[in-house]
Amino acid sequence: MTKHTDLNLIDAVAFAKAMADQTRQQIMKLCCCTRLTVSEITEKMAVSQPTVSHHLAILRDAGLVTIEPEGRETYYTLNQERVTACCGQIMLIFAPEEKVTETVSRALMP
Amino acid sequence: MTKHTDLNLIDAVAFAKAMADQTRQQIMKLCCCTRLTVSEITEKMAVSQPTVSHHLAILRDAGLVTIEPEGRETYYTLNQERVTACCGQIMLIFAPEEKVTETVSRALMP
DNA sequence: TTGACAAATAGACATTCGTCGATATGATTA
DNA sequence: TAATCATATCGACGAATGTCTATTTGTCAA
Repeated sequence: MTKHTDLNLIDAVAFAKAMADQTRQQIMKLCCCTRLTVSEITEKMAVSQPTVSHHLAILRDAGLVTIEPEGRETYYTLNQERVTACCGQIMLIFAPEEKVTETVSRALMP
Repeated sequence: MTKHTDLNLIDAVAFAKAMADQTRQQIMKLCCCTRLTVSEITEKMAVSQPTVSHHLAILRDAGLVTIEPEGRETYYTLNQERVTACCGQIMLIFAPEEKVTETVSRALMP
């Protein structure tokens, strides 16, 4: 048996880990279709500013947010394209027999 | 501000938590398009049988596997439809502006 | 240049999580 | 019935995770 690491799985695991927290999903929802600073996000949440920064770093490492520093503020935006790419890959791996997966793969393939 | 819990997020968090482990994703991949017993899964993995049972219970609680007891064996199968439903919901919540999300929502809506 | 503000980092702490070996439960077979 | 096999559960342990306060870093304004 070939003993190689499954890169597809690794990506899917990293994506799932990044999304596996309610606070992070709240942050993702907040900056979904808009640009927000860390302060603005913190205002709308029930956790401290360092905690928000911590979660944003995790989302950044997973490629799930884009970052735009502007002066002393930093704007974060959810990377929707990345979300669809990861979900599409998960569907390809774990739901290859579903019709909708076929649809998605056709829509995502360039 | 309305202080209600977001049920969509809760489902999405539960799904992500269930998928946020490499061992579990390996198990999911193994029983993706086939029925496997706990023993058969354990043989193909590098962890102990109790660990496999533990992960199968987590996947079961998330609705990601179906269970068929037969005599003293138990067959597990990945629930591909559940995977697409969860991925579709995540795309609706976190990628509402992507074209592919529109496609998926149309394909998944009954 | 000094003071104020925004964000990131460090360190501490409690909780959750993944894993194991040992054991219990339940079903088949001799 | 007794022995065996398949699976689940228990209890323990170390590692990872989420949160906080305190502090640092970097930027703007008085």
